[in-house]
Amino acid sequence: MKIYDTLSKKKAELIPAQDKKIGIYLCGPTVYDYGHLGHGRSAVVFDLLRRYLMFRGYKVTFVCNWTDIDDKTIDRANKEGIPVDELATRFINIYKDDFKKLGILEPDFSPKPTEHMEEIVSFIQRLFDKEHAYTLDDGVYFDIASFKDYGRLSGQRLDDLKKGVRVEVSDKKKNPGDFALWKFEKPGEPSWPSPWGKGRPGWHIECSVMSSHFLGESFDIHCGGQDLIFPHHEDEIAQSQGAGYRFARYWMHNGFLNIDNEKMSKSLGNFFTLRKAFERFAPLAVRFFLLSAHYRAPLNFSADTLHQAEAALERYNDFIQRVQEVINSKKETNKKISTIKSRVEKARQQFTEGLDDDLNISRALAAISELVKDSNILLEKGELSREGAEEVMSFMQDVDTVLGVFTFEREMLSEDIERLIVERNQARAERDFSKADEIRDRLTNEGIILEDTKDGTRWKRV
RNA sequence: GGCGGCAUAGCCAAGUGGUAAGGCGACGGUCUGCAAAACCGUUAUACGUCGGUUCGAGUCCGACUGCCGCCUCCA
Repeated sequence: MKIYDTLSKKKAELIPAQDKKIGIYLCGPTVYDYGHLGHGRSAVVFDLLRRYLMFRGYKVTFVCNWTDIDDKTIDRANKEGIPVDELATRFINIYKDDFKKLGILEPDFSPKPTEHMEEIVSFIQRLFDKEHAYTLDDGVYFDIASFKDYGRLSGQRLDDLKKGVRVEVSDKKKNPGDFALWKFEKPGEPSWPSPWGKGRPGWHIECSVMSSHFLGESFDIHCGGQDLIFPHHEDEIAQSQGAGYRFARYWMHNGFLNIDNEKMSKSLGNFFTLRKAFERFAPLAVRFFLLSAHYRAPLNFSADTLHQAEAALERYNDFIQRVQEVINSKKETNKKISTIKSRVEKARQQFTEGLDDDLNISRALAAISELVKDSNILLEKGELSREGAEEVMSFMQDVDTVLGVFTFEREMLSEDIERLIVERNQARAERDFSKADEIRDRLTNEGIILEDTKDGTRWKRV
């Protein structure tokens, strides 16, 4: 499999440090507010990566943190007059719930910086020992000039950074790009002890510490949103490599979710929370939407693009239902020789080739679409045998271990509704179409769509 | 100002130098009591613009235009 590595700026063959074992660290959200579709995209896209690697037979260890202590969680907690940890716990639970609805597999580890304080402190001590850290009156800082590779990930040069950064009057930092490792306690803020004084960690240090804690001093893939490349990931590299670790071997970054072609973000105020999205669209349709564009490309959110995703997904689910009907059918299976088995193999190959190429989802989905179309033709002619249907179904199930968007289990209808369907079919048999249409309209209003086929009436919920 | 990305039909979107996948939508048709679903057909002489390399370019090179992102918290 090839992936695009932000550090080398090219597609590279993914070669794990240990055969068939892959460690992934994803920078998770700061938990001070509801998650929006942009957070959803990052989570979904790297869930796809994880699931695909598992599909390819790798043993994946997936770590995704919650940032539970920083300026934003503190501000928000103060505003609400509650302790920071209470606020964080509340939003972690909300995120977990949203992510579950999106079909995101739970990470193997979901660490929080507040639970790794001793390690954070000793990591900073190590940076002092290696002469990368210095103390000012408000905290401990990393000296970026002491790390020769600073700027390599983001393509920023130290000189340019100096020009770009607005220097605050009272700033005593050696270099404007120097960043806080440890911030000394201010009134009303939670704090932890350290050799330099009570305080709390800077933002970047947590990821350096927790990734190495769970995955080791060198691990395979570090992921996150493109906005984290600078300064967050640049600073993580400086800390971890400054501490003498090899750190991440590959870097992957997802593109933004846009709204009206602008980045969706809290600071711009144009965000759409996941909760709000779920009120209008089924969570799995939202997942499919977030999945349907290449992970590095910008993805524009609109009612239209989401409806397109919804319609495409519905076509797959309808198809799965029809295939299931053939499998369940008591009728004599058609003995006609079908080439469906080799057709499924071709689709499987195209699906894999697509995703092997830096998660080219469009090619993978095209492979499924083409198989669906070819199978529909056989279904139409009644030439899909039960064995053929089972082949197709197992393909759909396999690809869904990666995509996680299809619906295989059907809910049961209430007896009332079932009785209405029987009643309507009686009316149809008696050619009382006005009564039949009346019942159909009534069910449509309840969200049940009926489809009449040769073998009876099929229903689905919208 | 520095760094980076993107420009393919009404919309979303793939595309390894050899002549434009797939999906959504629309229109026409088959099927249906009517629908729905499915299928068939139509829907880009054309890939932001202008040059160049080549037998041949959406695909490589250069210039230009437009949009977006990072450089400050942000997935």
